[in-house]
Amino acid sequence: MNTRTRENLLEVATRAFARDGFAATSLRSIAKEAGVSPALVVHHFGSRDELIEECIVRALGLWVSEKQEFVDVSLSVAIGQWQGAIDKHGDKLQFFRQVLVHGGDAANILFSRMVQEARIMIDSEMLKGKMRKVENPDDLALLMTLHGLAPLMLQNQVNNHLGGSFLEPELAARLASANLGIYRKGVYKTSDAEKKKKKKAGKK
Amino acid sequence: MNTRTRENLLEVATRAFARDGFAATSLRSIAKEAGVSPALVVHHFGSRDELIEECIVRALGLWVSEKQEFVDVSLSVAIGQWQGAIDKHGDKLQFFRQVLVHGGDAANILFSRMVQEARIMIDSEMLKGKMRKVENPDDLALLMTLHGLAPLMLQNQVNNHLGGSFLEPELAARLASANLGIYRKGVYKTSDAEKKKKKKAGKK
DNA sequence: CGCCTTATTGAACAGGTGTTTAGTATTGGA
DNA sequence: TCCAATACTAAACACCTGTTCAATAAGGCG
Repeated sequence: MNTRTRENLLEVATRAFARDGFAATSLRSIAKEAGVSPALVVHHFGSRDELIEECIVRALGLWVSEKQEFVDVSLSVAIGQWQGAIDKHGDKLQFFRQVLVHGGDAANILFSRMVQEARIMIDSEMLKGKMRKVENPDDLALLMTLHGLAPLMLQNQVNNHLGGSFLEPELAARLASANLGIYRKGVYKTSDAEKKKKKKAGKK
Repeated sequence: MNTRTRENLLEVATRAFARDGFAATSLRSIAKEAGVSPALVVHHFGSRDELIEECIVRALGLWVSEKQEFVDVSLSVAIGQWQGAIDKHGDKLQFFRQVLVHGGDAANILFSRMVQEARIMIDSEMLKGKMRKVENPDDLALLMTLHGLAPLMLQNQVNNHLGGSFLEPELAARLASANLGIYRKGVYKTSDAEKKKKKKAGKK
C-alpha cells in the first residue's frame, strides 16, 4: 500500500474542505489539486463520502492523540481566548468549523467532547475557588462552549462587522477581554435583595 | 403578472431552503414541490441565484416591515431567551440560520442589524440602571448577539448533547436561566482588590 | 371577434458530479 | 526472472444540475 500518496491525498482534501466546505468541494477538484486522477482517490478511499469520513477521523485523531493540544483548544474556545489557539491551530480550526457546519455524528462527538472538557475545567476552577458555585455546572459548560464557538461559526459576519479579522491579535484580545469582563462581573446589576444575601454569606 | 403562483413559489422555496439549506436545495426540487415545471421558476425569477436573493429579501422585508417583530427576535436572541421567539417565529428562525450559514451580504446585514439592536437595548438598560457600565458597549453588544446566536447555529449538536430539542419549553427555559445567571452574576469570582473598589464606589 | 402579452410546459443542451471499467505501468516477493 | 498484487490512468456511464428554446394554453383588451 502506497502510504505516501494516500497521506498526501488526505492532506490536500482536508485543506480543500477546510477552505471551501464539504458541499462545495468535489472529488474531481481535490484530484486536480493533488495532481492525480479522480479514479485514484476512489481507488484509495472507496468513495467521496468515505474520503470525508477519513479526513474527519484523521483530523480528530491527530488532535486527540496529542490530547493536551485538544484540551488547549477546547479551553481556549470555552473561555473565549482565541489568540493562543489561533496561532497554533488556525488552519485546523477552519476544518473543525466545517465539521460542525456539516453536522452528523462527527460534529456531535466533537461538540460533546468540548463541552465535557469545559466541564472538567469548571470543576477544577471551582475547586480552586476561582469560580463561584453554580446550580448546574453541566449547563454552564454547555453555555461556555457555545459562547466560545460562536465567533468561529460566525467569523465572516464578525469580521465584516469589525472591519477586520477577529483572528488578528488586537481584535482577538479585545473580544477576549470583553468576554472575560462578562464572565467575571456579569452585565446585569444584582438586585438589592441578592446583594444582602451575598453580604451575609460573606460574613459567615 | 401572476402574483399568485409567484408568491406561492417564494413560500415553497423559502420553506425548502429553511429545511435543507441553500446548497442542498435544487431548483428542480423546488419546482416539483410546488407542482410546477422548472422552466417556470426561471421564467419568474431569472435564475436560481435570483430566486435565493428574492427569498432573502422577502424574508428580511417581511420581518423588518413589522419592525417590532424583528426587534423582539433580536433581543430574545441577544439575552438568550429563546422561548418566546421560538413559538412565534420558529420556522423563520431556521431560514434565518441558513442565511447566516450561507454568508454573503445578506448575512452581514442581518448580523450587523442584530448587533445594533442589542446595542440599543444595552443603552436603554444602562440608562434604567439595570446594567452596569462597561468599557465598550459595542463589544458587549457584539458578544451578546454571538452568545444568543450560538444555540441556533449549533442547534443539532446542542440537541444531540441534551437529548432533546432545545426549542422545547423546559430545555429552553433551563438554558435561558443559566444564561441569565452568567449575565447577572458572572462565573468567575472577583478578586479582593476589585471588591474593595466596588464597595468604595457604592459608598460615594 | 382577433391580437398581443403573459403563463406554462416538455424537450433538449451543456456542464458538472460520483463511480465503473478496462487497461497499462510499477512494484515487491518467491 | 517471473508472477501477482498494487498504483495509476483515460474513457465512458448514468445521473443531476441550471438554463434555453420552441411550442401551446390562457387572459385581458381593442
